[in-house]
Amino acid sequence: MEKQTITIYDVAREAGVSMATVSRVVNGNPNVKPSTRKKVSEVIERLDYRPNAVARGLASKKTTTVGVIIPNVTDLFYSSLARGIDDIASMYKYNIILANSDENREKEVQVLNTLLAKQVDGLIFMGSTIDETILKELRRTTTPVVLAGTVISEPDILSVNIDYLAATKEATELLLSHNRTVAVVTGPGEYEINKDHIVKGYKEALEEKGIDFNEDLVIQSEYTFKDGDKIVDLLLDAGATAVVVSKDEVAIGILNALIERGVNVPDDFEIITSNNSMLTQVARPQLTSIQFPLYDIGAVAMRLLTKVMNNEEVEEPKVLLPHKIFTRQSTK
Amino acid sequence: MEKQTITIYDVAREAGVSMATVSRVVNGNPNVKPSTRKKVSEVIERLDYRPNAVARGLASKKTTTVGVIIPNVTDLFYSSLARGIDDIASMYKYNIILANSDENREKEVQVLNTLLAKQVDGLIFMGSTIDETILKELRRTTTPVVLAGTVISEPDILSVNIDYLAATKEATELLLSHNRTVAVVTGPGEYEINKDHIVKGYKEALEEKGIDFNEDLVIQSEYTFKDGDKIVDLLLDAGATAVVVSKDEVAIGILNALIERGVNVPDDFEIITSNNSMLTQVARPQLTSIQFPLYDIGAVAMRLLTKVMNNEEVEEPKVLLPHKIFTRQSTK
DNA sequence: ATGAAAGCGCTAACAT
DNA sequence: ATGTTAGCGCTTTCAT
Repeated sequence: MEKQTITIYDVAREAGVSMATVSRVVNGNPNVKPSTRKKVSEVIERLDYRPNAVARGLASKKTTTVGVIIPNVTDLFYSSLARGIDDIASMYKYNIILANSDENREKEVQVLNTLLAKQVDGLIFMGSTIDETILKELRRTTTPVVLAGTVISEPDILSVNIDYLAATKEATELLLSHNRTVAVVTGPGEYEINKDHIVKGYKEALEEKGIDFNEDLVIQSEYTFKDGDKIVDLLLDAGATAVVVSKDEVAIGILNALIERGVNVPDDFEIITSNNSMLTQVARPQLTSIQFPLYDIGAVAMRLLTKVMNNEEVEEPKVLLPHKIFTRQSTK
Repeated sequence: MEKQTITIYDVAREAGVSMATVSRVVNGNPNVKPSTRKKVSEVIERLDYRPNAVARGLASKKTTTVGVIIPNVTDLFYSSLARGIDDIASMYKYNIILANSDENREKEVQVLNTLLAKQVDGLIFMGSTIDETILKELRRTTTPVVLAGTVISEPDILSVNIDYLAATKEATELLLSHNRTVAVVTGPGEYEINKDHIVKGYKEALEEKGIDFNEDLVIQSEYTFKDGDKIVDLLLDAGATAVVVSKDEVAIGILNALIERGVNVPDDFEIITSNNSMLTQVARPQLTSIQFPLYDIGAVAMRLLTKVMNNEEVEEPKVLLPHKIFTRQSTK
């Protein structure tokens, strides 16, 4: 059985006009006499003609699809960005090809190449950092690229992100207002985001208060709630009475471990976490949290991308979105 | 500035062969003399030639991309399926175009049509149910379709799902072993899944125990943890001492409300929830939960789709995946 | 084993 | 306002 496709040519023949005219009405070109537009539209309706986007893409060199490289759709942080991206994309009539990378450098490069082979009109890259190899690949292509939620200092690359430094600093300041010894829990790995943003924000807050920096108060976590026990050991050993945590899962692990040891939160120990996910409201006591506008990062990144794809002027290559702090029960 | 694309023709000229031969080496066709294959490969490398997937798609009528309609990427249930889909898809060299539908009928139809216009080789549809309109659209196209995580009775449509009935029945039985009055909390709306699967499984368990069905023990929720208080009122009024809940968020809302009222879980009240998400481990007491193999639903659905796309034989149009129950602290 | 040539379904000048 | 005609970059017979 062969799929008998109806082409623009069939419509043209049936309507007694040329392909060009059909193409014009399909694309809403104003240069068509209303009566012939009507006639063609009827034939299109009758034959149930659907334009073939692939042919259109080949002829016009525009596919109206953008590639999205995401570490893991299952991670709420990134899926929130993805949702923002898709909403704006469909608003501008684009579709997204989504590809999981697991933040694995090889996969990232491989996926990038198949996306480019598919002639996407633009590309959004997500991931906690970006590696020199991919950067090189990105610079090589003429396809517009925007990074979303990816910390990067290169000035020539468009990106939309959160001001981790400012947020961490503010949270730290808040805790320092009734604690002398405040700790910070960062993510895993040697990423720029940890030391150049989170730890730096933490340090700046200390400095302004004239408090010496103590390395033991900076703890790296693997980003899972199972780390709670271990981290609480370190926290308590270092004499901390408050902590800024960069992931909700970890914060809740810490909270649970604290409660099990009979430490009262917030009276004896204060916690500020960072994702404002449902976990913060489900916890008892509920967790005070920084809120990052995740959806907006995606939305703004996609909006930026549409501008570049349209050769519109882009004022600022680096967009930093503002955060908020939601005060709940884990702080005094 | 024009993007100077290198085509198969450039490679052919440089290598002193025909386009056909280049096409053959690109596609791994064995009918090429090793020496010419080598020569062509070198030119490809040197010119940094990348096949244009759009042109290839037009010529071959295969795009190696599949459309995925998802209610909301931000919903862990569906993003888990999506991850399974993408992993298997990329294993078979497919990419996925992901489109959020919000389970909105109009969006679903609209998205379906743009996906078909983009000539996807196959389609995976997700959503708690499927409506007659879309069903009609799906039947009209010759593009293979598989439903994932969507409850549907039509026998001619391929689908991969969970056996909600069996799972609910088993959970209910477990609770009935030390409770006389067991309730069940379903999802919102008049969906087939609620009454034909969850409630039915619940009823079957009751019947086998010879217990009369009491409508007050079936509670509909909006699927948010904020419902907890309201539901606990109903639960306690109806005299229930145990409940099977079909969403973790709701279960945790119930748990928190119970604790606030001084009801001991599990001594005075038992809970079994259904998604085995991180929430179940983060809660105190930790929640006993049914586990559905979400990733596998996606993976199996995509695998099924590859078979259909390859015109391979499909034994069983409806695949039901097995569940497990993880016993934790919210049951005796 | 290799080449020639005809499309795939559409867009985009260019003509009229 | 409408039609003609080249392509877009590749696959795929069909020859050789």
